Amino acid sequence: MKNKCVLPDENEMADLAELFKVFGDSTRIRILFCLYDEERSVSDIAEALSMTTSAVSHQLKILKTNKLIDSRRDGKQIFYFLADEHVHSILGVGRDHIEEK
Amino acid sequence: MKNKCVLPDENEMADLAELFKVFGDSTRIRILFCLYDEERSVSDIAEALSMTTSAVSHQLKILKTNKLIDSRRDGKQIFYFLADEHVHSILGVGRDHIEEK
DNA sequence: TGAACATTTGAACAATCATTCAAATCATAT
DNA sequence: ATATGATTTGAATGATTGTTCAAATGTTCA
Repeated sequence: MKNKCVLPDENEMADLAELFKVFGDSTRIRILFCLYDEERSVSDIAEALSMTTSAVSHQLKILKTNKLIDSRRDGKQIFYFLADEHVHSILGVGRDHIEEK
Repeated sequence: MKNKCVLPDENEMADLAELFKVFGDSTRIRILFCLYDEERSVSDIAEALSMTTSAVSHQLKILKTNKLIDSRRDGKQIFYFLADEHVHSILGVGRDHIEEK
């Protein structure tokens, strides 16, 4: 009978999908957890994750573009860190879902 | 100096990425919001989202495989609904992040 | 200025994925 | 059994995307 969903704004849903898409890659998830407690330079991340700095840099750019991380320069190095508490929250609620199955 | 990240288990991070990957598509997000308050049949969803039942069915399968939704049969129709509160939570925390920017 | 280190960039390749289309199930009722 | 409606399935196509590689940019120090 009733076949009309009360949906949020289409743009909001599109933005939401884009946000989760950023979290939907294991490399980016590993980078985020690498930055969970403290800031790190690109080469530090690359070494910790056994990846090239190039590959890490590409993903860092995506994370920064989407406001999940921010950065500061210190000499030759650039340190990255999680942007805000929302990132911790999203990672946390995701873990909850996985562990309870 | 210290270049070792304290990372969660690799499998857990991979699962987490897979979970967010499911949320990382606008069609699946729209379906989830369509099921936010009440269960719906495949053709209902298709009509509400202006999609073919085939395309919807393909995405419903992905959502169900990943335990985000569940279903029950009633005659010829199959009704789908959100699996548990975690889905609501994940959608909610995602919206919070978007709105505050 | 020039060398050395850290990071970024762009193009190319391979892999992944959502939609379409046609055909196949599944359930109900005649 | 057969017809109809509801849903699923599989292959094919087009688009998106993560990594690699080489080259470029940025920063510091001698």
